Amino acid sequence: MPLPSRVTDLTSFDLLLSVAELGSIGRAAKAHGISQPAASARLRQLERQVGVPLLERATRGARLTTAGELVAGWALPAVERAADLEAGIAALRADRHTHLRIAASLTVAEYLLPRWLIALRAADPDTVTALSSGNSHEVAAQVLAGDVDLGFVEGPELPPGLRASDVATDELVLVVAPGHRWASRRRRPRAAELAGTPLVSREPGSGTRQAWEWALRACGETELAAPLLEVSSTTAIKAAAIGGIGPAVLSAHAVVPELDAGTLVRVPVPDLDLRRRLRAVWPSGQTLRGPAADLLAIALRSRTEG
Amino acid sequence: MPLPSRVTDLTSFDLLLSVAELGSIGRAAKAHGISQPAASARLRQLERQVGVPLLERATRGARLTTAGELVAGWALPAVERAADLEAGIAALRADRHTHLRIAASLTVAEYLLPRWLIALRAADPDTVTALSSGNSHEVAAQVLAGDVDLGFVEGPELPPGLRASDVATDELVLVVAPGHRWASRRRRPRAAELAGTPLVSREPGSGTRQAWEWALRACGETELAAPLLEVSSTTAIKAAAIGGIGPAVLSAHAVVPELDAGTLVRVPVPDLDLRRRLRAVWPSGQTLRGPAADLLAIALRSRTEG
DNA sequence: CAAAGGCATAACCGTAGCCTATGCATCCAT
DNA sequence: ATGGATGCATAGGCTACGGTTATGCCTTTG
Repeated sequence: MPLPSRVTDLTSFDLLLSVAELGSIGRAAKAHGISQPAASARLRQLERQVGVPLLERATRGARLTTAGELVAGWALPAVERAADLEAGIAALRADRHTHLRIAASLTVAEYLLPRWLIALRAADPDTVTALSSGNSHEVAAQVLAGDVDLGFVEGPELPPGLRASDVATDELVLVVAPGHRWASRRRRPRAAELAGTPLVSREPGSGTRQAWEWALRACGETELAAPLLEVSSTTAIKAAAIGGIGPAVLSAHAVVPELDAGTLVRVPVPDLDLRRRLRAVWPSGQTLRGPAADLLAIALRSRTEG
Repeated sequence: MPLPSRVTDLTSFDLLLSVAELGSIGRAAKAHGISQPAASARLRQLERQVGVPLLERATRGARLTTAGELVAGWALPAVERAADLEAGIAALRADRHTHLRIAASLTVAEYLLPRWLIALRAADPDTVTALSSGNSHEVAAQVLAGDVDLGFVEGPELPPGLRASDVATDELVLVVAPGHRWASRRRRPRAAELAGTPLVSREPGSGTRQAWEWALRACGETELAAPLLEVSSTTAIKAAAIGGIGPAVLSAHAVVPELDAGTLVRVPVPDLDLRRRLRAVWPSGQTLRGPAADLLAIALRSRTEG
């Protein structure tokens, strides 16, 4: 289901947010590096598309109307997530002139790292960060080899030679579409049924899938059903689960919006321990310095909030 | 700080997500209503901008690379929030041919309603919803007058003639920039100090501001300091607080991303009860039917998740 | 071995969005 | 009062981006 074109271009909404913050169209235009007429035209067109006045133009500036408040409130999360996306891409892109090299497992890279990088840029504006992603073993190997300054891994194992510090907790959750039988309290599955039910799943080798299978084995289930559908990306798994293809297992971080909206329902599985520690790792010999130390501090600081 | 242009246009990222879901560039193109060459060109350009291959083109379709996975993972939340924005705008825009009329206080309209509307559209695709926003008194009046079918209010008061049902809990939180003295555990303020400290605040009459002042008065504080800065929008308050202008009070929903990132720090205020019930209201005479009943069911369903 | 499915390239075209220049209204200071 | 400053709107002209159709090449499949 593609996004309607009305909201694919966030520029006008970003501009609206700047007007809210700065109090005038002209100042917002300057902040965005465009001319005042261009900003004025964009905002006018935005109002036409929304069908409701968003700004009160006074002679001394412009303020948001009530509708403008609402639109700005809805636009802000979209812009913030786009900023996360930008931070991630910047870290993928960075190749040369890099001051900080990090490696992260998929869960950390996807859900935690972008905002840490934004916070890092606020602290050290000139630091360029390069990110490589892989499974926890690969990350640990890169740290040990000195290819990266700091790594983030999931899971309990840790090769010798590394120091570690907990930065977050991840939890796998079993989710189904609202109509599924497991969605009702009465029909919650136990470990044996889970092991015997085909799920929508990632490829073998994916950290999430491994963790799920380990948790079932730790529970005494050795016969695991083959996946119902193997797809390449978290995105596709969510789409399949929402579409009612079948149950899926995903990181709790991945499904927060769907649980909020009720498009997916979480199925508690008290039999299984699905929690995982997410940890920062670095060579045990050395003390972290510079941007690496700052990033670790940021990660630890955000930990205290959760 | 405007968004870099690389991520202002979500079209290409949305297309990437469709490729992840559908397995081929051509099918993704069709889903978006554009030609296959157009999609191919967009994705190629996206790869150029990111600087890393995102897709493995096979003769039988296309799959995401590891980097593509990451980008898709970062892009999905942005696209989802844009979908929320779209749902909100659609509800603001709807004027004629409307089947369901609702009114909501700002907090509900901003943070909860868009996803409910998306879920409602999944349930009743043909329903057109019109939203009006106001403070809780206005919402209640509109429901009583029959101007809307369903309302959402915050706060404890409820005029006679309305039935109500809890759909969520809101909580105000006091936040400061990480460097502020209150950020450290040792220096947390008590009610008296809070009452005497100027805050970054919304105009008088805003529900958030009223609730904060009531909570302080309930605590025996009658002398409240004048605001440090009065700004018109939540956006501007967040920007001011992050910039270190001063402490601010906001809905917990509003600052989740900032707390996650560590750009704002929550200051616990055990003295004050800052929780508020968010409730759906409708005329006590009648039983809800049709889309209004569906929307209430969706709101109640999402309540069980939090 | 033919056919089909899927991606890339080429050539053409329409329009959306930007800029500069200018006008008009309002507020403020002298 | 009045001139200056501030801020938004309008007009005209230009560029460039993104779309379409047509076509070619490669690989898998029956």
